[in-house]
Amino acid sequence: MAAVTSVMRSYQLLIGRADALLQPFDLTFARYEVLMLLTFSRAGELPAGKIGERLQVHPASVTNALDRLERQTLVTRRPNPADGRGVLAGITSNGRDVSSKSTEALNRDLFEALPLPERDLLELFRVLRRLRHAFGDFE
Amino acid sequence: MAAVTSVMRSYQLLIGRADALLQPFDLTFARYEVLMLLTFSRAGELPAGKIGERLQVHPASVTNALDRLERQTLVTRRPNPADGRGVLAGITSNGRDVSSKSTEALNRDLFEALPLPERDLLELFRVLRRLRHAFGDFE
DNA sequence: CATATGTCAGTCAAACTGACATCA
DNA sequence: CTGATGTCAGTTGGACTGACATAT
Repeated sequence: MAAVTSVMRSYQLLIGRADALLQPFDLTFARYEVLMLLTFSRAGELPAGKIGERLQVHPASVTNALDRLERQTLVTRRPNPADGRGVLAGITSNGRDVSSKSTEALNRDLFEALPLPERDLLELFRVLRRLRHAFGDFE
Repeated sequence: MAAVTSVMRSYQLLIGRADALLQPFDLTFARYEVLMLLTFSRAGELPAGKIGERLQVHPASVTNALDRLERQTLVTRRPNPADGRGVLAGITSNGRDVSSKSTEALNRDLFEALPLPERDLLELFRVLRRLRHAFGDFE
């Protein structure tokens, strides 16, 4: 139970710091994740459904995130030529720019600012990966 | 970065499961935490401010949580005799009952259902404790 | 006096539900 | 036809801000 509680509290600390660092870019961590997904996709485009699947969020939440990102001119939407029902979300050059700069901020002031030895970070990742497997993540 | 992302995702999985298990009791994990704090306090009572401090939540969030818990007859409020400005939140017998039953559900279907060796859980707790220290938790 | 406590009204971003149009 | 996709309107719970009454 202490382990579970620790995850809860750690999340709050991390998300708080991350959102604070992303605020200058008018991003939340939720929208940042969408942006990163597009950044690292092949053509800089993904079907909306794929985004929800990867991030494990509700379709309506994807619509909402894309609405905001589109208004910020970080992302564009177009019909999926391969499936008339679907929508392709694509990152814009402005989106790539913001993605790169915000990632830099997170790297500098969060990820690499964690005063934990590499060994601990690896161990943390390893244990949490097992936990996520147990909950059917990675499927 | 993978470690941070892992914490985020793990949190979502854990909070999702916890909230689902608490739903029959008309509780969320946030309100469950308040109830647990009162359950384990000396006289079953705590000043509202202390609750916010321990759980690291905003005073207005404490007010909101207590409003709900009071409506559910799990908690009562009374003026703090030791400080006329303050409020003492106290757990009711109904509150103790719900606290005990919901804890049983969480223990059975979440905490003890984690298929992780004791060693991993301890390691997880240890690393996250260091992380929380780095963020000024425990102060 | 300044400071601390809790409440209130209102805002905000996120996540959801259910209904729906569209298309495979 | 059924089933999948994404959007929309509306709801919910939590966390916040700023103003405020009250008491230290």
